[in-house]
Amino acid sequence: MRGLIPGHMSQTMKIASWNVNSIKARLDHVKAWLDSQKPDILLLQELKGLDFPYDVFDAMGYRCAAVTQKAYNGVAILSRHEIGLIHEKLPGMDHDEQARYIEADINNVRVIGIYAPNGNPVDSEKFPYKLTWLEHLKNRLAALRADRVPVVIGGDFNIIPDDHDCHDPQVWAGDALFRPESRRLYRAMLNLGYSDAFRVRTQNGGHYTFWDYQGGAWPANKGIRIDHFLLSPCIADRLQSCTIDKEPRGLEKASDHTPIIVTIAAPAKEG
DNA sequence: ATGGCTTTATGCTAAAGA
Repeated sequence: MRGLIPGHMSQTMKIASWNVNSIKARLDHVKAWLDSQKPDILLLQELKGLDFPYDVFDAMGYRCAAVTQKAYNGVAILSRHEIGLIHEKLPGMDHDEQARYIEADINNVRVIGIYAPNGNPVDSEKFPYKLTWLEHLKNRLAALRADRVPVVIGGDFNIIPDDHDCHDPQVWAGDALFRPESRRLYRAMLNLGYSDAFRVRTQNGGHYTFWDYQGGAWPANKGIRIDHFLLSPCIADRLQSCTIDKEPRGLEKASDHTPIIVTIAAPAKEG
């Protein structure tokens, strides 16, 4: 056999996602986490401001693409590989002013980072906005499937997929994150052929990515699983692991979310 | 629970989050 293709192409890709609840407030946590985990790609959500510290991450060897707005929302991609930006708005919602979507080609994989709308309270305009946004996301994922694009989509979906993905379904009944309409759209995305990477590797419940600041939710482990990675079939075949790193949630001045990490094996050699 | 924290914005309070 000829020599391996040089560089990262021949190696596992480690991709993480983290809702940091303000990149400004969490910059030291993110830097320390990058130093210890050394992901190839990190998707960030809830940047919560116009400014993005491109120079800080550049000095650490990460290229950056960020979609920001004043005070709210905001998503970014950090990558050790070149980032080929494809979209900064969710297709079909091009006039939406909220910074919730970023799509790029990285290392021959289509990488999408999302911060889906919360949707509460459900009797406000925020809930139909959430469902409309998710409907457009489903349409985008359907189009990428039709084109057989290898996709890794990660981020804060703001959806609790199943009863055992929260500490107490009765507490969350009626919440926008748990409403049947939201969960139905999540299932519809899976039914396009995408895999919930964490669920593929871990079938039992009680694994969470978010714990509320209030009410002692973290020490009581009253959490919910709302940050996800979905993988298109060819990528799912290469899935090596999907884990939740709870450690950052226990730090002082922590985000209320903690990172989720997937590792994807190199594509099979041809010939 | 009628949100008990946390963050942003230019602030002495509101809005949003999940």
